Amino acid sequence: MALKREGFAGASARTIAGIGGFSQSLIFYHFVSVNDLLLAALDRTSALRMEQYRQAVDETASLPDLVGVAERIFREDLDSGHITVLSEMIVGSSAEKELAPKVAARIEPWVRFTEETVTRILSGSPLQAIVPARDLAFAIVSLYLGIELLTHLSGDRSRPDALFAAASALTAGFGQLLRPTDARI
Amino acid sequence: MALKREGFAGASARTIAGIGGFSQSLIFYHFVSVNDLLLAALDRTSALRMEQYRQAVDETASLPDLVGVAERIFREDLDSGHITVLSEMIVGSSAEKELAPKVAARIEPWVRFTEETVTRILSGSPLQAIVPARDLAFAIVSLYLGIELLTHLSGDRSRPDALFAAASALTAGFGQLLRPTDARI
Amino acid sequence: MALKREGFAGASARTIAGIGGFSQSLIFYHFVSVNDLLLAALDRTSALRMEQYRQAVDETASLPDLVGVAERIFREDLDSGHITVLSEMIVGSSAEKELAPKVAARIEPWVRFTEETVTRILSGSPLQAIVPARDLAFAIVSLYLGIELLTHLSGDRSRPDALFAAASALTAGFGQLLRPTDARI
Amino acid sequence: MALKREGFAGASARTIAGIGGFSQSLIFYHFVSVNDLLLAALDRTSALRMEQYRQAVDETASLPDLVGVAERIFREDLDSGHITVLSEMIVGSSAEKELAPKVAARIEPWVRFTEETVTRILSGSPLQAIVPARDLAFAIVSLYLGIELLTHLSGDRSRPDALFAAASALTAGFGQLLRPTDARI
DNA sequence: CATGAATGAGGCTTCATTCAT
DNA sequence: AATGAATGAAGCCTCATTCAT
Repeated sequence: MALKREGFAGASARTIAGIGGFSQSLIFYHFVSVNDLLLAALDRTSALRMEQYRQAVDETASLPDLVGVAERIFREDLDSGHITVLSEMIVGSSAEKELAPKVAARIEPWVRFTEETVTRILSGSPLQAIVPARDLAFAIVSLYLGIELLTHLSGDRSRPDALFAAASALTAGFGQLLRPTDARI
Repeated sequence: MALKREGFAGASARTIAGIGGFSQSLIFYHFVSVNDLLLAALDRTSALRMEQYRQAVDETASLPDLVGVAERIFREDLDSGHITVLSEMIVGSSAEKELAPKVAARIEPWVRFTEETVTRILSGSPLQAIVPARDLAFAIVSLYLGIELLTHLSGDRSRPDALFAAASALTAGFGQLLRPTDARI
Repeated sequence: MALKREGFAGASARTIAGIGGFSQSLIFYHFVSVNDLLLAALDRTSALRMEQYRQAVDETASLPDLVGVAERIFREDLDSGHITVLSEMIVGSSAEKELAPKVAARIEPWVRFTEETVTRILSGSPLQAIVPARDLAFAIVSLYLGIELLTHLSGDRSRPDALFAAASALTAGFGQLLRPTDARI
Repeated sequence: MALKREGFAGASARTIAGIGGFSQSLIFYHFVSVNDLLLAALDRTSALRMEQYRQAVDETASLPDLVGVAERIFREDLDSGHITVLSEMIVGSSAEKELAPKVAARIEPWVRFTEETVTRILSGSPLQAIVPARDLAFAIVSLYLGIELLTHLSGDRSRPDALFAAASALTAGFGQLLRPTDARI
């Protein structure tokens, strides 16, 4: 397989083939189109990342823990370029309409995963009653995507760092509101 | 001037000139490059949107009000394609490195504007003490961008609708925590 | 064998193999080149068609009969795409010089067959004295090819229909000039 | 303008640009697509040929004359490649469906022109009563196309030569049937 | 016998930009 | 001040064919 480099960003058949050192035609031999190659690459990295996310998140019990894990994961994603690939395909979809539903379908698992996690962590908390896990998940994924995009753009990592720090403080401070193991019981 | 249509998205010199009904060369005559034309267009719509945002937000006194205004503005942006233009340039920046700082600079005013608004609205509230307005502003802009992107992608507006509804409920419920005019003190 | 579908027209190795459900390489394994495969397919359908033509024409005794048979055969050819294949190879030959003589050789039997038939039908008629059967045969094959091409192009079958009707009328009207069993002599 | 060479046959953007000594892009600058370039070239040569045909045919009064003119014109067409271009586009249309109606429309004038000429020449003859000029015209154009194709394929000009000779003999022999200046008047 | 993988050449088309006028 | 013409580079994709297995 040839998608080990994922070095793309301005991914074109020529560029990819150039990096990989093989003929452009090979792309169309294995994947019908460049878009399909990109989608396949997205599937690959997504599967990988999902596995890693799941492991990291499974060890998590509280909201502050979760924020900590999210911060670590965020950094890894930023470095690995995983989200870059994704966000490029999201925006690329606006040019190629037929790509949109396929990319959208590939984001869905992330929203579901986030929803499950949120449900588990907030289970029993008062917040759960006010904000549906589904909406919270959508917000979190959107936020994550937006942060990546803006951080990648400006190259300034101090902002997400500060934001995660603030989130830590917030979740620590409001802990009693969110945790189900409240003293009230 | 010819940038009244802003109909771009797959904006190329040819397309833009075609829509505007003038020669492609004119673009390079007035704006040195296509990127510069795009940046100029972004400046134009941004100035317009900023003015409208400011008016809408100025009439706002509480957080729930703000959420309502944000929802309305979000819908307008989605329809007008303003954010689409912006997000395309953000992602386009990853291909053309020299574009990145210029686009980043154009997002800055929005972060600042959001920070000012957040500062005003949260002034005196306990939340203000925990989460710096600057970080909150960055989060809000990121979130806004992410929501736009995902909504534009899936075409499903029910999700942001639900999210704004949840935000309304949340801000209403936690109102006393956020409002500075707290009698308890 | 796999050339039962002859569904080609934009026949490429990939397409043919795709339709047949086998590997592209098989084509080059069995037939040295795509052109040879095409020629082989042409041979196959030609042999089939020739047999059918022969049977249909053998039952024919007069020129009006022959016109009727020709009309039926024409419709079948148009529907089956047999002539389409042939005409594509004829034109394809102009791009690949080495193909030309091979295709030309495959048209020869049709001219000969037509010549034999014409000779038989016109035998003894005054027309035979004026127009050599060989030339008439060439004209008929050319005409047939041209009609197929134009009809296939426009998709309008009313024209060949009208033409065959006119040919019927003509052969009926001039019957006595063409029939050898003319008592007047 | 750049279509003076018409040197194409296996006409591709690369080939054409190569022959013309200019960039491929120029083709798409002036003509939207290769097909359009081909259609434009066809229009050009067709207009030229039509003019020449018209002049040659206008001087013609009888059917034998017409056959003579047709023979001369046929040779010129064969040499100039005009019909080659046309026939290639006819067959090319079977691969690109959207091309078909455009090519068909460009053949129409030839059928009409032939019909007019046939009508004029046969006016008052008994043949006119039996075979509609329209059908005869369609047959003549088809025949002409077929002959060109087969002659171009085999490279053997003796066949069309013999055919035209036979046609001369036929029209001379059956002259009294076809000429309106019949003794009956 | 058969095939999956690979490829160079070529196909059409769009792009941002330059340049002469 | 403006533009029509031109272009090199790049984009995606298909083709007939080869080759190792």
